[in-house]
Amino acid sequence: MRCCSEDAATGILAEQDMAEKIFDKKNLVKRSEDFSGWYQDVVVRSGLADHSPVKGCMIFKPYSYAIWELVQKFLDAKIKANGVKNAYFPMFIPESFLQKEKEHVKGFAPELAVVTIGGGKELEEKLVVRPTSETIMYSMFAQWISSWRDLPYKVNQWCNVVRWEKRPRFFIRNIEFLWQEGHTVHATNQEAQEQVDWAIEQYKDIYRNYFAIDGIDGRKSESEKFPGADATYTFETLMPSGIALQSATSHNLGQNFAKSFNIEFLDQEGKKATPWQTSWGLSTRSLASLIMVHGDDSGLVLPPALAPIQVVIIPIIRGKEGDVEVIKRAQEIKDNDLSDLRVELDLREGYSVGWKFNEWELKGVPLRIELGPKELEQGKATLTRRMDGQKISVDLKDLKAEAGKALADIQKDLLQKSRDYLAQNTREAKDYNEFKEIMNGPKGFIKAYWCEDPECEAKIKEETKATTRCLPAGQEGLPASPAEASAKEGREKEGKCVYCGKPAKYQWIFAQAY
RNA sequence: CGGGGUGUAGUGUAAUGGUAGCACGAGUCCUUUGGGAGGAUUUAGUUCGGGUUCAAAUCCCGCCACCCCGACCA
Repeated sequence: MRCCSEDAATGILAEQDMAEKIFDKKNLVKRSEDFSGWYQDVVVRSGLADHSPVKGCMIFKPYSYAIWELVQKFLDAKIKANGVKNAYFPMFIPESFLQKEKEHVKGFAPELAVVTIGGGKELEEKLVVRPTSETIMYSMFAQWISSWRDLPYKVNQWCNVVRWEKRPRFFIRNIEFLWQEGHTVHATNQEAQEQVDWAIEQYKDIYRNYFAIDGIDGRKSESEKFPGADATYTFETLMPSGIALQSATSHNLGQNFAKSFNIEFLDQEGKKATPWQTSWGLSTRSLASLIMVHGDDSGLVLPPALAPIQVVIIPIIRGKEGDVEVIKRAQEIKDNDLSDLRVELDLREGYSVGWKFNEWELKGVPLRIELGPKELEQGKATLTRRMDGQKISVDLKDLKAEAGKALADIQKDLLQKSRDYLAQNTREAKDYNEFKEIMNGPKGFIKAYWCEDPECEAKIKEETKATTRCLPAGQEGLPASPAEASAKEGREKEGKCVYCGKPAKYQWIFAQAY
């Protein structure tokens, strides 16, 4: 049975007061006061990750790796369902390979790690540690693809890549990170574009339905696109700091790499043709948005779909007769009623109940079940939602259904919360003054007309820190999602560039980016 | 990579040139356990490398790491 709304409301209030009091003891940096400090603190304190002895590298402790494994599980299924096969290519790439695509090498040269010595001997050709695998893969594609019958060719790999970033930040920017990179080769540009769109759709689905985070997808500007691509598509999410995070990308590589790497095939008419390529990726950076978007002053708040522990059962043990019964019952609940869920039963002795509550809150477990002698007498258990502290008293016989329902509700409510935040923090700037006011104030996403002159883009960045995030999908006849549909509504056919006042075709999304 | 800052026990802090201290944590034992329990007891530290000085956590130089700002970036 669900609490009536009044009780639920006071319950939430009481819970918040409690969180305030406990906060000092926890000594966690306050999210509301110092967002960046909170982020670093919560990542370490919740057991997600730690610094490594090597600057710029981070350690994914089991708790964050478990989340990544869940992301892998769900995304990998989607990738395979599309006919993409997993493979693994070497992490070392001959330096000359990167030189082959002019834009590509220009984009990645400053952040490469290079191996010059192997087996104690100076190497004849230096080896680059992959920053991304286009070049090594495509050198092989050139050998493997010769006929239209070989197309489309689709592979994906889950791996690590290295980019020598100067300013590391947990999950957001590390010199080594984990990701999946999908690479496909097609006979036509249209087919390649369909693959590019497909990838973005998968990422949107993963973010919305698993991460419970909404965002805006669209096309990158010329200056923001992937080096070597014809066009880059992105899914951009907004952090509570009002700063955007590029959360996944999908590139239409055109024929640029195919030409550089001599990938050719004979078409159905027996003529030599150059294929069209795509690449697309989602990295462990995604965990940063998961932490930032949902967390609060008490720690992490994980959505059920990606929580390594979905339910924690805390038996109230008092060192008296009756404990045995409580523990026995709690174990039964874990093994039988909730056997389909990821459940932790906290039987540790020597920790008070309050201590356990706080620890599991810090770790962001979505649902807590309290089971004590009082409840057991009445045949009930208390469920508590991490996201808002709402308590639900349920009959033990209904526990399986109620826990499942509560988790589904939490997943849904978190996404709604993210949607509301996105809607409230996507603002339209009619002129440059408005634009600057927003950037000096709440930040967030700004919709504004832009003439697509890179100079205006650069000036805006220089003066406000805001960069173009994307041209939202839907404006160029691409599939529209709810967020973009609302962006599209009320849009006049044309406008004037927010910076220079010249005619502008589209409203772009601007924001400061991580 | 440029500018600024920080670095003392596992963590947080004190000691401004003169005895390295406190709290939390961790270990052991006892009593507790419905929102971070109490007692007893044990434990551990000046980032690293140079220099100045009778004497350095403290002053100087350098390395490394971390944080903030900038450029770069998934």
